[in-house]
Amino acid sequence: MALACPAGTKGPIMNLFSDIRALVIDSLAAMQAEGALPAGLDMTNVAVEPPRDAAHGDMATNAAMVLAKPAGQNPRAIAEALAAKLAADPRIVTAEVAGPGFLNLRLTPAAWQGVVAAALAAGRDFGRSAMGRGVKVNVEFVSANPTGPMHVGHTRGAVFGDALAALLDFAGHEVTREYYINDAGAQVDVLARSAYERYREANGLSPEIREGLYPGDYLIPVGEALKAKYGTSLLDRHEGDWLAEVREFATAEMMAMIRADLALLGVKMDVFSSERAITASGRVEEAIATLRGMDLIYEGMLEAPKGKLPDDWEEREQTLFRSTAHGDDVDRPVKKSDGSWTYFAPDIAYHWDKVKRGYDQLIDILGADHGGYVKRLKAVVSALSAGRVPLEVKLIQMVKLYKNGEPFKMSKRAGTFVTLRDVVEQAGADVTRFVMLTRKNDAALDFDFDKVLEQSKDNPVFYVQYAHARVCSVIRKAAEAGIAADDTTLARADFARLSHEAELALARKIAEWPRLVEIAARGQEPHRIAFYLYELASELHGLWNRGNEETGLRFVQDGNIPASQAKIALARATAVVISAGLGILGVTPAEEMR
RNA sequence: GGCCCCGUAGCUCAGGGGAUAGAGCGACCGCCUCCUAAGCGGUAGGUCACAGGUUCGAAUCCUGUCGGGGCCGCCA
Repeated sequence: MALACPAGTKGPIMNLFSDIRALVIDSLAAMQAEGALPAGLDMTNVAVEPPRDAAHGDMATNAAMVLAKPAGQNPRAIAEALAAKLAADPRIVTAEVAGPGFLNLRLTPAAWQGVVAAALAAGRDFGRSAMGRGVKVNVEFVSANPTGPMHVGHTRGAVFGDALAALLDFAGHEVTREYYINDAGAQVDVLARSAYERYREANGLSPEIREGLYPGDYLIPVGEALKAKYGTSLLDRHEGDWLAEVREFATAEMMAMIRADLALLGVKMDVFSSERAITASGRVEEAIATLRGMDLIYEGMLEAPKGKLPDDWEEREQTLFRSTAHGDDVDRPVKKSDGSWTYFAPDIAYHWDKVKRGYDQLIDILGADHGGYVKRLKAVVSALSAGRVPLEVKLIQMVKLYKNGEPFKMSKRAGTFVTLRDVVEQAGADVTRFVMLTRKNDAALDFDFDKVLEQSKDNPVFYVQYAHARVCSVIRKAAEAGIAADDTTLARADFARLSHEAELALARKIAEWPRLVEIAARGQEPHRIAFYLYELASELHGLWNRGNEETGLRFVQDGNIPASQAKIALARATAVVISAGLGILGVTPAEEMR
């Protein structure tokens, strides 16, 4: 008696691990109904996972150990009873109790062959999850100041944010990618003054790049563009006459440059929000007034920070946000001594704006140097959403550059400013993205120019792309041998022929993909995708090489079309998962390596 | 002084309550008349910084210590 529809399976996009977990939970519920287990047990910690050691089986559950104490029973006794129930399922071959109460399961080859079929049927959608269905998430990232080109640090944030957004999308969330343009602070006035000097230069005058101005060459074309637009009409005028116009012009030029940089990396934003637009519309005052209405804004004194005191510290009364009411360590000023807003004030308005746009979750991706800023941002969102919207801040740790094995200091002044464009033009977007995503966001990243530029086997991206290219090569060979190997044909292959242990091992790895997507999305950890792809590629390379010795394991079987198609289907399913995974990382799957 | 991140093999790093802790690089030994050797198999290499605590069970959670990095009103 076959199960009409095994629990947890939704159409072709299956997750065998959650299916078997559902079976375990059902079996435990049956035991409760029979009185073998007490009612009302908390099952949330019951897990079904691949065991660390493959010798233990295909899957393992900790159910008996988790439930032993609340049920007041011996874990091994629970495991024995559960094993008897599970063994009745047609997908389960053996269920053995081991160690302190683990239950090790072995599944039928048909179960694993079914995964290959499901992967081919779903294509690149295999592994898509409904986990985030109905959840609107805003991912704000990059948000580099519009005062110059993006550098390597921005690059890591851009790549991480883009991949995280893609991952959440794959896990079913409704995702918005957003860039916050800091086009209202003092830094854009500095930009305007710097551009003005380049404008003077374009008009044949010698520029005065004073201390504190931006000296970069990238402003020279901006100066020329200003000359083209304004001729000599802005020369010898007071700053007040040209500042606003030049600021707007230069900011727009910088944003065009940043958009071009992002395009180079393959990053596309859905929304650009302007700090100036928010400020000009009076929303800062509105936000502060709202907080004041909640008694979260007050006039008061801050204690001097302990330890190293700023030279010009003086205690004085100022306008403060009571962020301590929402988890911060101290209250935070929203006004400077001259009465103008601090940087924080427009950020309050901006985050309120995001809350009002109806997101269920906000994610900010910031550089690690903004670590001291996290608690106050969370406090703002907590206060202005009445605790409804969680804000997650992902801090991106430093990128440490190495060249010739030596640490490489970046300095605008010394002209050793390494831009995103430098990196991408030399290493390529694929390598840059993969390397930067093969590390979790909260660990510092060593970026070794030699290794990245070398494009050698040290680069895991090539290893993964090579696996994909090998599959493409097999399919080309099959076509030459007159074997139909299009996806439609492969989807109807005789999967029961995939009976060799080495082939089933690859199918098991493919089966982990939907589970891994959910784990990575839940933890907001795109690096897990990169590591998984590496492991999956390794399985494929291993199987490939076994084909050298055991010709029966080669994908193309001379004179045996059904066998070839089954084996090619396995290879193709692997490639489909690699392609989907690389798609999340924003890396191109290679058709061939040249 | 306070806050955040990190400390796992010689090096670079995964794993973040579960069984005998993993991978790459480097070292050593093997594998191309055979679908791309940019690949594969194997050997060697560990006090999971340290000390307490919680737990049936801790590299993983909690507290503290040490070491490295980042940050701490009037920059953004």
